[in-house]
Amino acid sequence: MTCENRDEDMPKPLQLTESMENYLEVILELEKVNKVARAKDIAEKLEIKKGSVTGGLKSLAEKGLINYAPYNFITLTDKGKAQAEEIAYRHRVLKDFLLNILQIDPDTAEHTACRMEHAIDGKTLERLVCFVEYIHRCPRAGDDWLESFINYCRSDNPSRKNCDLCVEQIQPKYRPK
Amino acid sequence: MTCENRDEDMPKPLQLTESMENYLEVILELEKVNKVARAKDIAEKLEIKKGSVTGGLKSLAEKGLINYAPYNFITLTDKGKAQAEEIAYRHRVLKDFLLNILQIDPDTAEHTACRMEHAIDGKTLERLVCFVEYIHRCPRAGDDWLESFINYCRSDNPSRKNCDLCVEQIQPKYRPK
DNA sequence: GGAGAATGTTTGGTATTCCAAACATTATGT
DNA sequence: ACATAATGTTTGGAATACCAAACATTCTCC
Repeated sequence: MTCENRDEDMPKPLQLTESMENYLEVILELEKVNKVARAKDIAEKLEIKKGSVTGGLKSLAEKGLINYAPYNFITLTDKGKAQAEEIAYRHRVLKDFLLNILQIDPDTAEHTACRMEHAIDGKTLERLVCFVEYIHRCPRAGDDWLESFINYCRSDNPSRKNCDLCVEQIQPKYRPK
Repeated sequence: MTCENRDEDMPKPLQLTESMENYLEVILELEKVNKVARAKDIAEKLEIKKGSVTGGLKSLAEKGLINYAPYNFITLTDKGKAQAEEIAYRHRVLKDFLLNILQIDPDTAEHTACRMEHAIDGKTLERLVCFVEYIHRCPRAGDDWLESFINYCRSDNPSRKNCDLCVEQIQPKYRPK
């Protein structure tokens, strides 16, 4: 064996396209509800035609991400499930941030999370998780601070007139009971 | 004229692909530095081959976004410039959030902003702008609060032991001078 | 069991986006 | 001015990702 074969059995980094990530995500969802996924439901969820799904499934099967045989049910392999869970996690984190921190409406939050989940990297995601946690835990932030944020957003000419009251409320909050 | 022509002269919503948005963005950058953009520099910035650029430029010219004639310099039309500025704005907002709020390293922040800028919608972007502004302005947040966030991130077992000190510092900060 | 409905696949086609490499034009330096 | 370097374009080809519509299989219910 020569050095030409050196990276033959390397498990290549598995850089999935946005499309493939979306397939995995809905297959995971469908598996949770129905045990198995069906082409028709995948097509519906992805809002594409059923004819297109077959091609996508073949591609996923080639990558070892799903168990697929024509006319059979579709299930994720362990590898595919790990990937799908990863994507679903990114989705949850982003949606949580959009919904509960930025307080975007549920529909927009869902759709935006769906698009951003393919663009965010691991480092940024974990920092975002940490940031959301920090906001909820830090006595200087928290739910009332988030409520004030929305008032701040609504006011055309943002004033600080509520700051007095707001800052005074921090001390009692920090000494619970 | 029948109703069949009803949307003939509608200025269609101009939904640009990620690729087209990237072209516009670098053309704007190059224009700022060199007055005009050149295919070679576009290729370099986008990390694609120069042969691919010609196709992209033709597509942008067809959409009325750039002034383009073979072997000539490239400039943005007013329409193209407006679009490019819009994209550059999304980029700046996202990078600012990643860099100064989440405190991601500059390289990752740049690359992630580059990918996320195509996924974020206008509503979410404006809310993010507002959020960043709120953090900087609210006496309960601010730069020292962001510093504490990074300490919070670093601690393996996040404790609240710094909260006392931190909360006490809010009052003086709120009464400047 | 078999007809018809539901579901899945195949085929041929389109659009986008890129590459390599051959070719064309323009710019530069002596 | 003109050879050569630098830059830009064209061509043919590949990969992805989708559609429409014809075709195949499976399921359901009488």
